[in-house]
Amino acid sequence: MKIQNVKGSMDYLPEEQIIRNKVINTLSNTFEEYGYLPVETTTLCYYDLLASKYAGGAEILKEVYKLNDQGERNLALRYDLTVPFSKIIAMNKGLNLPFRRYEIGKVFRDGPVKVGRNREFYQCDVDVCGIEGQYVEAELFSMAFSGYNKLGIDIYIEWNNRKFLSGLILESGIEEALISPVILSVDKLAKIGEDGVKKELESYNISKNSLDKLFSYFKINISDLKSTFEASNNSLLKEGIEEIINLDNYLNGLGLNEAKFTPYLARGLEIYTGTVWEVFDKNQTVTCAIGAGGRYDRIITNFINDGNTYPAVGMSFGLVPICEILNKNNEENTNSLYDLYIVPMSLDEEIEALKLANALRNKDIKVMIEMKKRKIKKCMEWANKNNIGYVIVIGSDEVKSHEIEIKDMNNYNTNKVSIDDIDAMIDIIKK
RNA sequence: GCGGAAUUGGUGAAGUGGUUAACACAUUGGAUUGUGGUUCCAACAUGCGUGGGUUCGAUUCCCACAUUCCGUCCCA
Repeated sequence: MKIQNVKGSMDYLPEEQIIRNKVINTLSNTFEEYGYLPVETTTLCYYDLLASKYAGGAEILKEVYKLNDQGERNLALRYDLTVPFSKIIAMNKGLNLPFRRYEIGKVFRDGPVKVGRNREFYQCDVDVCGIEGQYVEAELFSMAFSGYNKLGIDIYIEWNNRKFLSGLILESGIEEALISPVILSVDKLAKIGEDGVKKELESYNISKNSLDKLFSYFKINISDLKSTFEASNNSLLKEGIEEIINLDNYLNGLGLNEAKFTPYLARGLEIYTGTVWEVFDKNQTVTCAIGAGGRYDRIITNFINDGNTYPAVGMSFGLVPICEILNKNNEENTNSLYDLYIVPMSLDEEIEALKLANALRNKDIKVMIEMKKRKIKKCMEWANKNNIGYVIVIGSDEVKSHEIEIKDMNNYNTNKVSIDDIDAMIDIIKK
């Protein structure tokens, strides 16, 4: 048996995992500042539950991992965090709406594998169920800027409205049945250009006039929306325009200038019903979207199907691209994993070293103790290799004199401190 | 999923139908017995993704499979 990972899955070793944890912590803190609470839902689900009325469509079902337990139950691994979100709302009638939750967890999809795209991966979702309108969406935009900025990533957001986009397509004279393929093509506009999109749409027999009209609409400004479509009786379009103007007012009021209205942005097919947005790295360290979100008023409603409506909106932070950016930005980052390294000279100092280490650990110093009895020279080399800032060697002399030396590994300085004076040590190490 | 390319130690890699599979970095030990990054020495793939086939002989040629990368579909 060869030892290897399953296709599309991978392990993260400490160097990487430390960054991932940092990202997860920073984002969790941000979410909680905005009133979203943590949940953890099951990865194992009944297959029927995952396959039920979810608007994710039949497409996704091809990618679901199915399995059976010993009781012959038909089970599956969750493929996103939205179905579990719907599930807990349906199962916990006592939950007060609006319900704001975030969940960072693994999901599974038996789909194509690429660099940033595995079969077992983390999603990092923040959603609220039970609030209509653009006020909460504006707050989510604020949260996105705040979260990414805390990670040291400068972002801009592209946003649009799905009612508006569908309305535009109809308004251009394209028939309703073609809305889906047109949206899919148009979503690639930034990638393949206007000519590329037109080429893709050739096979649908859409008149040149309609296409030209559609593309001219894509250049419109928010301030011209109302007047341009004044005469139209396209209710979808009108609703979309209302929502766009609404959100734009909030965004202007908040001074979020890096949120750009992008009339051709679509984001997938089945899920979204209103505002949609994508987050990008301003420095283009990675060019794909590093986060995205949107309003989906029908998924939970259809899923629960109890006659009530469950409007929902939320966004997803892309753990993989975020970590990629942080990795690239921190390439020559020499941060050490440990603040201090204590080397006991012999068996007689082992307990002393451990006591000292524990005292410092209680003050949040990360301490590593030499436990392999390596020679001092090797210990120093190891400390240098691992960028450990400070080293304390404890031998019989130190124990006898009750005084230790803290070696500063960045220069050749040493500081003498009483072995009991934890605070003095912390001053030196933390400075 | 489909199309193409790749796979040699911990890592980056060179190489060949035939006896010891270069080199570099990393790692470990030593020169240096209680103290520093340098230098020097030594060790480190009975093995070239896995399984078959051709051959006197395969890491090398052929086939299948696995994995990875690049396109494409879709998405996170």
